[in-house]
Amino acid sequence: MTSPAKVQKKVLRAARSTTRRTGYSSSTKRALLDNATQLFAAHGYAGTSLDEVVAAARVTKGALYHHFPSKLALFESVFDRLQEKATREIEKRIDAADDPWERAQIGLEGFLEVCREPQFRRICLQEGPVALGHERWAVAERAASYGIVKRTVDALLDDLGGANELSEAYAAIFFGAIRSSSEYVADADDAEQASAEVLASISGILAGMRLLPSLTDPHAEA
Amino acid sequence: MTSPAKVQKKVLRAARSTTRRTGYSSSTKRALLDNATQLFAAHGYAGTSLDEVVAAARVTKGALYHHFPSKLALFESVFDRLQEKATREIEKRIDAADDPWERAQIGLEGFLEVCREPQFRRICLQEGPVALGHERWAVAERAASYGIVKRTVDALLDDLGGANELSEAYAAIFFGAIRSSSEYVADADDAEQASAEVLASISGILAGMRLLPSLTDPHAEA
DNA sequence: CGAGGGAACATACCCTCGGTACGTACTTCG
DNA sequence: CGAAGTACGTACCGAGGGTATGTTCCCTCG
Repeated sequence: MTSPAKVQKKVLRAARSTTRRTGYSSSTKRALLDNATQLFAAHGYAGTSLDEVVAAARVTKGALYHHFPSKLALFESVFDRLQEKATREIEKRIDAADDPWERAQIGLEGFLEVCREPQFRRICLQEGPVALGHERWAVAERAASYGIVKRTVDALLDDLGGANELSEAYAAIFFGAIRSSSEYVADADDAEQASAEVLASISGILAGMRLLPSLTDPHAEA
Repeated sequence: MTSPAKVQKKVLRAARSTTRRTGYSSSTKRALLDNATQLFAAHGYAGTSLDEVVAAARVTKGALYHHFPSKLALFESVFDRLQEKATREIEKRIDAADDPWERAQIGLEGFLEVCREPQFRRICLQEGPVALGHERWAVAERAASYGIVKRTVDALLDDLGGANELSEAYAAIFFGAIRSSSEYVADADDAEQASAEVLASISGILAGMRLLPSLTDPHAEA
């Protein structure tokens, strides 16, 4: 019986010592998620091969496909984890204030700070919509960062009185503005200064909105 | 001589009649670009295989790789073509007006309309930054849509007097706002209404900025 | 306490797809 | 009319996502 199974046994036993299994026992999943997060953030979704991921996590594709049904599902998990963490962080800060304008200011700063984390920016804001598809991405965002922006903007419009039929549009606009701002900051040589510029600009916009006699009817301008 | 070459000849001659070559002569490149544009817009960059492209264009991979050195290069050509067309369109409209605020209004409408073309939105705004990489994408944008926004914003800030040290930040913000707005419009059930909402919102923001006593120092707010 | 059943992996293989090597027909030009 | 260049077509390779099939460990149940 020179069955390949017999031969493999030895190889297995030898390799086992260097394998992740005998170390973290069953935290394999987290190891995969952690390493995938790193690699996705560094090389993007398409630019990261599963072979790299499993190599970094010191397991094989068998392990990966035991925990995740597909590459996209792995990305989804990574995405969701980052999203949740960011949401918690921002929400915690916002809840420290009461005045809606102050909350907006704090939330803005918080969001911008989160966006400065390369992993969040790359995975949640850049790769996310393309890898997951805009549809799926929008759903996730609505429950996370975008949701926060929406609620904050609602509170602002509410404070200004008048109907808030434009609240969805305003939320979309501000979310896009912040998203784009994060790129601006990331690309800048001096991140600190760029961040301050962006903050000042959006603050300016908010200040202007506060001065508007009637937000309900913006066409009443000169 | 049962050489394979001899056998192939017949096959070739038979297949030739259904091939694109004997029809459009040498407009093969445009056929590839057109079909690639369609497919990239429909299924994204990663979701489109070159086999599909060449099949749609009724040529083979040999033809494709004769005209384009790589899949990415093909995408780049598609991207640039759409970008240039959009830039021309918007710029043409803007030049009809003189007042910077009017130009901004017109430009905004023009940009939003261009964004409503699914091909431009998908290829230039969604897939672009991921497929080309943010770096390369930013360079292209700076010469196109973003460039227009930048110049328009500069004119606005100039009109308001005061230093324009925040002009880059404002341009990034407005570009992101418009980009995000296009998604909002695309996702809406009633595109017409969504477009009007977005237009009203941004107009509101611009109107507010006009009321600001000092744009140079937005921190002077209450 | 031994059998067995499932969880947690590992291995080997398949298929799609981007890319390459090479061959072939048509044109042009000396 | 032959040689060189252009414009393709065909066959093949390797990387990478996904799958089928072991194999080992652990836990339960008789």
